[in-house]
Amino acid sequence: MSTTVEMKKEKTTDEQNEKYTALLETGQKLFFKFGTKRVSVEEICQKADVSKMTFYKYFKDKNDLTKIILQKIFDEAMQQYHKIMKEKISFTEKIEKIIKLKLEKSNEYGDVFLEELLETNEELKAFVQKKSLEAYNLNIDFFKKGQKEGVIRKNMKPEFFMLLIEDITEMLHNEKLKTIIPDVHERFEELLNYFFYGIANERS
Amino acid sequence: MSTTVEMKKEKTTDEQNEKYTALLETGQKLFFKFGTKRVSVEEICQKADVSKMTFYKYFKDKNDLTKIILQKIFDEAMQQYHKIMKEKISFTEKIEKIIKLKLEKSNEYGDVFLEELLETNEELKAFVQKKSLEAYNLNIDFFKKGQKEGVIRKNMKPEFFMLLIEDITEMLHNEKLKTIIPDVHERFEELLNYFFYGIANERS
DNA sequence: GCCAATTATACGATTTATGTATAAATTTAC
DNA sequence: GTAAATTTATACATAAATCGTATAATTGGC
Repeated sequence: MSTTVEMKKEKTTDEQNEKYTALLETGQKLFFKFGTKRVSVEEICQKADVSKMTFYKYFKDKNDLTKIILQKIFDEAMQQYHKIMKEKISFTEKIEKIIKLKLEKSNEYGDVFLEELLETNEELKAFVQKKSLEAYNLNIDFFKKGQKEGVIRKNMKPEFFMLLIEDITEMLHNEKLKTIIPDVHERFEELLNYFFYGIANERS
Repeated sequence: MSTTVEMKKEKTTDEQNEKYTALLETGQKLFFKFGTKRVSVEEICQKADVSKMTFYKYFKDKNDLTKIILQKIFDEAMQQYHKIMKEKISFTEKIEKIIKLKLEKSNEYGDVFLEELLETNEELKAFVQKKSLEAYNLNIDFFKKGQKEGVIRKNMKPEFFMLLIEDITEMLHNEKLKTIIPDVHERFEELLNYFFYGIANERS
């Protein structure tokens, strides 16, 4: 029997290391702003106030750092997603929150990061696609649950639903709409209203 | 006598050339987004759908393009400035418009462009500083005119006035203020009101 | 076909980025 | 304080990107 319990104190993982997190954070900041291609390891080190040697101690190379950042992003998003799903609110409110989450994220990351990622590295490309698929399937499940609960009409295709969510997300940043409804929140409410009920007058 | 009038049709200057403007525009777009350092001549050419050779036909090098873009920016701003000054509106309205102009510009350009410019090339640095000084002096003149017209109090220093305008510009993007007054326009009105009249109650 | 403008390609030269080795400096624990 | 561990500074060989130009091929208008 293995009663020889190893009572080592919690291994000081990289995550708790000051230099490590500095590199991760400045790396993320720069990548979001400029994309990975345009940022060098040395620049990250300089701005993180960490020497290049320590960088290569914690990360195999720039690619490795990128992957870790990506993983972190996806993990956080997933966590927030599941948190919303567990909340005791109506399905409609969940959709609202999830779209809001999506919007937050897409603002936070800037487009540059994910865009450029797909046209550079094959490994990362695969990684992102895998994760995107996971998210996609999650949303499909969500959609089906909505149908089961009777909030979404049965004759609607999941793919169409997904497309609509994408569209709403983009519409919020549409320049023409911005001039029509300048305030972000109001714009969002209008779009959401349209998304749920279309243009028809209130149903009796 | 020189009645041999040369009736050449208006020389097709570079400005009217399709390729030239394509390079200028995509160059500007990329520079604003990433700064000059992070953008290569080849990238500009690719995205402008122009060959590298044609680039070097119109521009000596990347620096040359940058200078031309900068010149264009300053010229446009100056033009708009003088246009406002000529308008038959009150001095107060002029200040309002000029601050608005300043804000528009600083949004348009993104910070990256001008920032990185100052830490790379000496020639461009000098250029920007020269132009900035011109703009500064223009604003000082404007300020003095305001004092003469009795809109700005006499005991105020021009440097302080300039600093305040800078501050207002920055405040508009202040994150905390954004949560207090989310709407841009409303935020602007509040700041402008504060700028002109302080926090005091209406004067009788 | 001719002309002008543009492009594709290739190239050497230069600059920048990468990843590692080494020794010095700093921090941490004892 | 001192020893050990961590981090840094520096230098370096290598690889990759960028630059600016030369040349020949291509395009589009007349």
